[in-house]
Amino acid sequence: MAGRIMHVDLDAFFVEVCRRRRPELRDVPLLVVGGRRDSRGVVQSASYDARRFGVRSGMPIAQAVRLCPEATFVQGTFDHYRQASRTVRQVLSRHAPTVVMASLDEGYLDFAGTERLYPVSLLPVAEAVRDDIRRETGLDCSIGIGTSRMVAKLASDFAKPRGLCEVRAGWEHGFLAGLSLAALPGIGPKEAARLKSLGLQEVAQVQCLSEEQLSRLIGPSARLLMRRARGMGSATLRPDRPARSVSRETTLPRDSRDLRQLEGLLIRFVGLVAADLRDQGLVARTVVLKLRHSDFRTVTRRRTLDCPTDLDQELMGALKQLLPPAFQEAVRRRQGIRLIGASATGLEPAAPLDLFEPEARTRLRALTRAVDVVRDRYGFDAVQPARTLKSARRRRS
DNA sequence: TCTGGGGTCCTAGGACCC
DNA sequence: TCTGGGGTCCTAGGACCC
Repeated sequence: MAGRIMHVDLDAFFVEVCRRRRPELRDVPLLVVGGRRDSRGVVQSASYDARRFGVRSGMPIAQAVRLCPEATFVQGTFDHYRQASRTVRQVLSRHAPTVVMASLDEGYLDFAGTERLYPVSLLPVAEAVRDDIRRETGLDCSIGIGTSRMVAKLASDFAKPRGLCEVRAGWEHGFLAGLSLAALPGIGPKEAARLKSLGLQEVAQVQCLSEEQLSRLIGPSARLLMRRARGMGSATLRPDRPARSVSRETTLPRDSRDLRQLEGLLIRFVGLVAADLRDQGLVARTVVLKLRHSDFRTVTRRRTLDCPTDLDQELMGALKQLLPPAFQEAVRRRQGIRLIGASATGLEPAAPLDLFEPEARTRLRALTRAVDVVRDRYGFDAVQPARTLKSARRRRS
């Protein structure tokens, strides 16, 4: 039995959410979301009018400014995106038994088992989904329908913007034949360039080869590419799994050579990461420090703990040992620090209660709970370690 | 020209154990 | 003195996605 998957993709999501929230942007055709003109960021999303100037998501803001100087540049609000995304998810859940959000602005619906309800086509359902989303959020979307996740996704790409596209069982081969290999999910710039250097650019070329021929040409990745080119892929949706990692990172407005400033930032990030872990009922076995040097070289240093934890102090303890040597490495290379981040990985569910826990740790846990209560009420920054307070005051003066 | 922030998954080498 | 093979865990880096 072929799968029946629908992929719903919001059009210019970040731009349109900003428009709904800020009426003064409603009639600004050239709108770029991601950061102000002088920011060190990249474009998150550009209005369709701005895209005509060549502005694309992922492009440095500075480059977008040069391509489209007339555009208005704004920094969006993550919370607004999250709220809009939640509403969309609710709409989707009314139409299909299984819904999986792949990110804030796209979701998959699984219609397995609805063959009697919709024997031939899912297009009428797609129309209803599109209308409901439009009515309840004011946002437009594109919808693809296919026998696997991948085909549904490619169909919605094909339908953009504001379109519907259904690829029925048996049509996959023909639909995919018209695409370039770079359009396939999982084929990024590197792999696309490698394939091109071997003479492969179109899906149709791969479809003509046997797996053995392809394998001789491109090596061990042949099997996967062959499956993709034929539209084979997971035909059912796995429900959302718990997070595999939690992280916070930032690119500094200016490169830093100040170890104490970096440590202050790290303390704040660890606080946010640990709060996330507690919120999700998880503990982390491993912490990772991430630094990016001025020349964009990125290094990570990690440490696995004896005992998994969700406590700021225990995570920070490990990071405090990792930071100085990693910082010195940058100094030796005569580089400043451009980006710093902390992440927790090796996650597992928090154990309910440890009767043999050392008393000091029990006290730490109680203190942490008290801090969480205050922060729930007054915001994360209502409670701050003295270290970060001091550096905040220094920054202000 | 200057490259975000949140993730996932994969690879490869080394330590260690049996 | 020279030396196996498999499994697991850990670390570091990188490709990729939105």
